[in-house]
Amino acid sequence: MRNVLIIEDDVDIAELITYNLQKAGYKAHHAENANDGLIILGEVACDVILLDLMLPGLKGMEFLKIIRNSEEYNNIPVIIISAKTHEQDIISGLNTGADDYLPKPFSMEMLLAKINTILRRGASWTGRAANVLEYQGIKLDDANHKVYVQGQEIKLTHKEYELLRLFLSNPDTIFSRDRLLNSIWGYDSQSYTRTVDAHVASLRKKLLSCGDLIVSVPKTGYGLK
Amino acid sequence: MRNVLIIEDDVDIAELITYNLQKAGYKAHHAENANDGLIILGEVACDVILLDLMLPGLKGMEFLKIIRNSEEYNNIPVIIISAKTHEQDIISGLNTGADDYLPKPFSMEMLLAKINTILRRGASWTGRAANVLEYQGIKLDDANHKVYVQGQEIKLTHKEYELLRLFLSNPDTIFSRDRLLNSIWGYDSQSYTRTVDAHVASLRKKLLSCGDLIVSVPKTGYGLK
DNA sequence: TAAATTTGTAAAATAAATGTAAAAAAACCC
DNA sequence: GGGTTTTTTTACATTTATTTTACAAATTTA
Repeated sequence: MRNVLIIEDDVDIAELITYNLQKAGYKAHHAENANDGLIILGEVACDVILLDLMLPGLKGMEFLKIIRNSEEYNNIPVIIISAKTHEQDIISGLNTGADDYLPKPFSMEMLLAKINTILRRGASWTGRAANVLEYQGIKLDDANHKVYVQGQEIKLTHKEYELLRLFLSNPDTIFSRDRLLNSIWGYDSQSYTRTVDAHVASLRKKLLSCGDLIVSVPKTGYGLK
Repeated sequence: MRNVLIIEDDVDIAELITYNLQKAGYKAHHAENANDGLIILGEVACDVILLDLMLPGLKGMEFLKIIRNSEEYNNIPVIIISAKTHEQDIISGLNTGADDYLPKPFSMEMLLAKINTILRRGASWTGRAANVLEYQGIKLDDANHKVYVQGQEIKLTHKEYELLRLFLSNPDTIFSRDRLLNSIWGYDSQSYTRTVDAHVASLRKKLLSCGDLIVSVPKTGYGLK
């Protein structure tokens, strides 16, 4: 499941976007200002950012500059959504590092087309959405959707694959079960289930000798050692 | 120096673009129709394509589909420049595989901002076409539009042929149903159908013993083993 | 250390995706 | 227009994946 961060102070618009993104199979995260956006970025591995320019506090363009100067986040595509529709606004947004610019008002169809277009390209970019993730003896080739352990290909189910990809993308992070349910399952609630545990267990088993690179931190969650 | 291919039948516009691109440090190549565009692509390693939609002969959208289905050119970003400015035109252009859409008339500043934005995202790639694709026991002769399995010719329908060609051109890639619908059918939406499955099924059957070289990756798509 | 809680594990139950064949619709071709 | 082929849809069978359950093992807490 792809994560989309929406930074937009107008709650109605954000909700409308959220609703439509969910319908299209994305997981939406909403921040009402740029600072909250940065916090979410630290918590969720986002694939695209939708950025409103006129925000309370830290302005959209400032946020964009921060992102683009950040080692960690500079590869995340940003689509500006803004009521500023003058040509100069668009050009300056693009030149500051946005990947696209969507003038308000816009249709959901158009928004989805732009998000899809950008994510389609995303596969060939570097960085967070890297093609090949490697960690110890584990190799995950995202373009070809293949996983190797010590050079040997292994077969994973979709959920196992997404789990592993998330872990490999953030090798230093311990993910709470809630957060995993959020990022991968798209669940909102913190309903208690053993689903995550079951999937981690079968992922571990399939990773053979590398299985115990996935550690459980009691009362906290799972992550890579 | 970056190479930009302009496919545009209006010579005045093409010259204006060429002049401005040169001033900005690009090398511009101009084709007045899509067929000439393909020829230039074979000669020059292009980094971006500017594509007018209303062309004499082979239409812009057809050209775009060819590019996107081609092994050697499918990574080249395409910016559509067109007088068709309806929302539906833009959406369908993006969904067919364009990276951006610039309605005419546009300023040179805007064009340059869009080109720069797209090139910032990483390098394109060039290669050489193969007329005959081979994989395990399957041979596809594109020039003569014939397919052989273990030396024996088999008859495929058009859609089956296109599917097979796409798979053979990218033997390591798993294609999502969406992407196949996009590339081969030219469909816009992620509307749920079983069309792809049905065609893959009949393709498999016709490939006889080689049929199960086409694997399904659940929740992901189809590709070659 | 004992009780309570959390995690590991395997298997059963449920849900979802894919395979398949055939009917319906659309496109093609004299 | 009528017959043919191709494409799409449908319905159902089969396979595969996911979630839940139950209990064992480990860990934390008091």
